Amino acid sequence: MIIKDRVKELVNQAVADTGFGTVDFQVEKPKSDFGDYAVNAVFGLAKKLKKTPGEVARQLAEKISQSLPEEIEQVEAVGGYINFFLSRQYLQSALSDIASQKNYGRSEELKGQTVMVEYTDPNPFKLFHIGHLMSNAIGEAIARLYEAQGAKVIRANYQGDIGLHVAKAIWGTQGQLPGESVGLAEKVKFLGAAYARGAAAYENQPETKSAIEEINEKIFNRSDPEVNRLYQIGRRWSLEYFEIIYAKLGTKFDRYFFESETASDGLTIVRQHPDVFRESAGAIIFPGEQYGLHNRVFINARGLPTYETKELGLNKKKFELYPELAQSLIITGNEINEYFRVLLKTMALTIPEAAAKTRHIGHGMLRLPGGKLSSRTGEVVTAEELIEQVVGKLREIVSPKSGLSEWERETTYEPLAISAIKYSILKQSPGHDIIFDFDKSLSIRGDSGPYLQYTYARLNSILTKAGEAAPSSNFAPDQLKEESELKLIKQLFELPNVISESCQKIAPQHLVLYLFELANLANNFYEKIHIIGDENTERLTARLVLVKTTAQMLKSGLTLLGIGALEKI
RNA sequence: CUCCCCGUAGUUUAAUGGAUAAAAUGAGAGACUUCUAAUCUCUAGAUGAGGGUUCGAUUCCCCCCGGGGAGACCA
Repeated sequence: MIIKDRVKELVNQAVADTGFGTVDFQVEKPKSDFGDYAVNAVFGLAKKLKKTPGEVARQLAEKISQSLPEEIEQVEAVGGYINFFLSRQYLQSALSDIASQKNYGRSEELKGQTVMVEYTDPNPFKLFHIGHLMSNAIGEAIARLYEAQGAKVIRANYQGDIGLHVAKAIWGTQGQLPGESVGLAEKVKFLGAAYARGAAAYENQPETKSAIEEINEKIFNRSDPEVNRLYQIGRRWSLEYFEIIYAKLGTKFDRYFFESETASDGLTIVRQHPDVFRESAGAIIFPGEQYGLHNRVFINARGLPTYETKELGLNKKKFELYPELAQSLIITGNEINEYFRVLLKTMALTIPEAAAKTRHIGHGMLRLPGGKLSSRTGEVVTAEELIEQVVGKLREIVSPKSGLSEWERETTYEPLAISAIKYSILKQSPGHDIIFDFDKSLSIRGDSGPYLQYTYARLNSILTKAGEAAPSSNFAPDQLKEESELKLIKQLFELPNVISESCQKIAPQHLVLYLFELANLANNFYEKIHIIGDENTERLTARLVLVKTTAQMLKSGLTLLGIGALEKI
């Protein structure tokens, strides 16, 4: 924020005043107690001036110290670094600022931009598994980070409602579907099992393989009434079921795309570019090998478009519907990273305007210690099963002091479990795989979703029990002098930087780490300082403001991650 | 065979080329007559191997070893 620029200015001034010329450098936030801000300008300078870094740092620090602004208390040269310490007065007044701003942390950096984020992308007839959960958690967080920077975000979901996987599932039903009276979860389970049956048969039985391919053709042409019937019912069940999950996860999509509606556009693009695609063994392929990639089939020998072609159609459609798009992000599992490299190349050759603004982000896969999870073998963990597992773990660590009734407590388990799952997905960099182990991986203590929720609930509890509302202005911030209080303020102060950085780098893990540290400082403050009952009412009020502000920032940070903060747990 | 990604405490993960590599968990020791102990405090513990670039490398380059993904009619 502004203070960082101020530091930069001070250093630039000192460099000029000392006759060192100019230098490029960055203002960093050091890890430990070296200072509140640090500057590494001297390394480049030292080389140029043929002096030791320590010498240069000392001279500059001395120069800067001669006229310190009131925000800075002290400047120190250590090794090749110049470290800046913020003054207590400055921090205290910063709290007044933060407390009075309702949207502290958000910015207008991307105002006027429209960004599409495509994520989740489950396939009808198949299970909604934990991989979709990852895509959803990461995509939702990215969408919200963009919104926090002022962008308009269009949440898109691309669902594969035609294609070979659907044919496999329909074959797997053997013409039998559960009755309408059966619960939705059961129906969807049935479809998932049918898919697994079909997929296995496709691989192992040559005669079934061609039967399934025939069904695929019938789905595409809508030529067979019985296939149409099974298709319509199964598709509806899946989509209804997905809606329930999206609601639980806190996602609301603005636009749904289906493979069935992108196929014809895709086919047109392929046929219009004989220079890009060519015939090979009865199919139309893209000769990726010419570009150092690999070859891919776009139209199979039966004349049907593959996923590749539909994806071309999709990306064209996106820009037709939303010509104002400045960026189009696609979040999927990293197993199709290579596939996307090829696809983006074909886009660049056929729809270059769209290609230039499209970016694929491959997130890591959830793996079992043994290997990859596969829905083809039916060996998957569904999103619902995972949530249930975590709920079971949460039941074991309930606090008797929460003040919630049995029934209220019961209703908090599911959102709490979802927060644990989302948190553990978002706390690591998106490209990384998660080795998933029910017993170990999903933490509900320590660095975890419930930890933040617990911290938030505790802070709220103080505010409730204090009986009087904390003001957002007109309090005495100079009452806050304890180390645990000042550290907390420093952390609050950093929120806008962290949000902006997380968005720019598409790295939600920075925000997660920040929030964990914030909660840690808040708990430390909570343990060290007893707030309620303080006879010094000015101090009491100031502390309540600090508690309230911390709680608000915790909540708004969680919200940005797509995690709903629970008032009481 | 080719192309991509990844190797960090026992385990799961952090770290725009910068200081003493940061946490959690597990292990050990302590803290509730007071605002929710789902917490807090302290101790021990890591960059796969070898070269190179650099004032400085977990980060960039090369090679080796190990793991994963993709590679023609699936997504």
